[in-house]
Amino acid sequence: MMVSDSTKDLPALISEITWNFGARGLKGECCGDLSQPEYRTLCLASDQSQCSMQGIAQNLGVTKSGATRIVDRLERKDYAERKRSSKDGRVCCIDLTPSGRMLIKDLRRENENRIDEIMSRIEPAMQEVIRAAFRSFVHAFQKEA
Amino acid sequence: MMVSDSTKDLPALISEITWNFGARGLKGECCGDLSQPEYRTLCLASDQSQCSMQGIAQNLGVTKSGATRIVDRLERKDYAERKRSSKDGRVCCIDLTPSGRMLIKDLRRENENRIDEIMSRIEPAMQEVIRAAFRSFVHAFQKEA
DNA sequence: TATAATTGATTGACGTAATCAATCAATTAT
DNA sequence: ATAATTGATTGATTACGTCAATCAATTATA
Repeated sequence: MMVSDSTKDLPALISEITWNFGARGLKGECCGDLSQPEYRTLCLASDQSQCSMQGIAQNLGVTKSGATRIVDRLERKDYAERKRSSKDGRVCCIDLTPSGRMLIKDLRRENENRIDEIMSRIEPAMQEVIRAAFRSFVHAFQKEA
Repeated sequence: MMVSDSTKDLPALISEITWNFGARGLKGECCGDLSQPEYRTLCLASDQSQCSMQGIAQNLGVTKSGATRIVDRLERKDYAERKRSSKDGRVCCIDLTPSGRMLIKDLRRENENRIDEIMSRIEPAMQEVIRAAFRSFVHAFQKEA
């Protein structure tokens, strides 16, 4: 997609980023054999100690059944497993399996490498600017009610 | 998803952007009744005068049949139509219908408004920095062989 | 304390979307 | 003229998400 050098093309730039780092990833290899929701879920479960279905659903913005399906697939691929919460027998805690832990670690590193590689083609001063800018932007839209 | 304030979290920031402006869009309303591939295809057809199936496939990184299906859906929704190229009877040119033109214009404006709204919560100096940063970043990864 | 209401998770039926492989059709090469 | 190539489409299959209904555990209530 064409990206002009105008100053009013933020939407187009964001669209580029979204497309190239999103669902299919740069060259379709962003997530190994995971879909983006699966990747995000695995990250979430990896970052939280008690990760419920509802939590996943809310965080990803899908329905409860959507979350169930995602975890089904992760379980089928042996990257995650359901456990029953000891505090409340209704909730199930999603935990990574060892191979899930390994995968997420690898994917995160891969991702980092890819981005580092891109950043390496930018002059150091600008790199820092970019980091700050992304932080500021994400921070701003996360504040959106 | 949590975003720390560390300086090494560009991947996480990009993931945030990707997720929130991607497939499902911010609150699922990014694309009206269009999926993201449909939206992107419509933009492409709107920007080019002679837009072939292959062109769409390449630009979106899907297969030829994938492109065919996308255009099928756009045609069914009466946003685009196929025409036969006069230069080569095999290629078909995808063109917007009037209602497609209208839609894309509206969606682009909506998108702009949303982003403007987000930007408005950032101090003006930083806004310009953000624009420059996004441009630089996108430019860098588009150079990736 | 038995029973009703609530809450977390799952399932069935369905619609959308993409892929691969095979096919059709127009054009170019021999 | 006929074969090979190239652009596009179709059929079969798979993946993914939704809604509505259901199951199961926990809380509330009478």
